[in-house]
Amino acid sequence: MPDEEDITATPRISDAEWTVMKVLWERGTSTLGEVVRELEGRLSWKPRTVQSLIRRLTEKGALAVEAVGREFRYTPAVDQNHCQLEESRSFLDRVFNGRLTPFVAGLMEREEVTKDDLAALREVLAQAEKKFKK
Amino acid sequence: MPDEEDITATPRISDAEWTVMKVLWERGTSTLGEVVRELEGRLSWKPRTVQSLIRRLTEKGALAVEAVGREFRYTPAVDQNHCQLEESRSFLDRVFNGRLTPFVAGLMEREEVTKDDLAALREVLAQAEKKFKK
DNA sequence: CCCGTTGGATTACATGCGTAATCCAAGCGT
DNA sequence: ACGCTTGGATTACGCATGTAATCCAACGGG
Repeated sequence: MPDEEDITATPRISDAEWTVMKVLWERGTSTLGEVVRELEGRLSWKPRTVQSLIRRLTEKGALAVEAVGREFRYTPAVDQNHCQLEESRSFLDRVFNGRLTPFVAGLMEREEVTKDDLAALREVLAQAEKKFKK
Repeated sequence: MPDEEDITATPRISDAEWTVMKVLWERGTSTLGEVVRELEGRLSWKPRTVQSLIRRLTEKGALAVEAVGREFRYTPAVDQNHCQLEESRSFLDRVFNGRLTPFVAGLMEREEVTKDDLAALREVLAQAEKKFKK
């Protein structure tokens, strides 16, 4: 069958859509109303706006829909880590020619990193180095 | 004087525009032709495309123009580090709720980081920690 | 001196995105 | 039974973006 979808590719998720996806990834699955209520206060999006974003995400295949009564429940159909990794790569390429170190160094110079961050980073760094040893 | 430009704000730079800005930041200043020749081979942009991007960057104030003979020389009018920092913040907010560590950890898990990266990271980490001590 | 090339100015044009409004139907509360 | 609320489907609409094409003027080579 020609023209098959590439399973490994994740759809492009826009800024506003990320906001919605993060809610869905956190909650696992939700109705429109649940997402709306989760976001209100933080944002001043009208319910129709949230619905538009959810619809677009569904069209791109980022959300799966399941009818429950006369509503729908929306569930992430793409893996959060995978999407994050794709965004990370494209961001690093675009802004830092793919180099991680200047990015981190830049943040540190500007004091954008807390002491806790440093400790956590030291930890993941140690983990990664262990993997290299093996 | 009302409605003055905010010196500290950097204009929003799109994906394609980043490609152009990186050339200009590297070269310091260039004519259209120089940018076009720098990019050809890497990309298959037509000269008019590059010109459009340069024009938009000029309009947003990211490039300064100086007439030289009948041509123009374009020079970055915004600081690269500053732009990178803004992009970094907005990326981290959007994708990782502003948290640096999950971002780095994610890349490491996927083996996206080389041994050299690890060494360099260890170095910037040490620098940052020294700053906290002081 | 004429032509091809180069670059500025103007215009194009489909998509994507942010941000909804409208219209409509089904439940819910009273 | 009737209106209010909610949610789906459809439509809107301006701005940004990617990617140029057109038109025109000056320069540089032969």
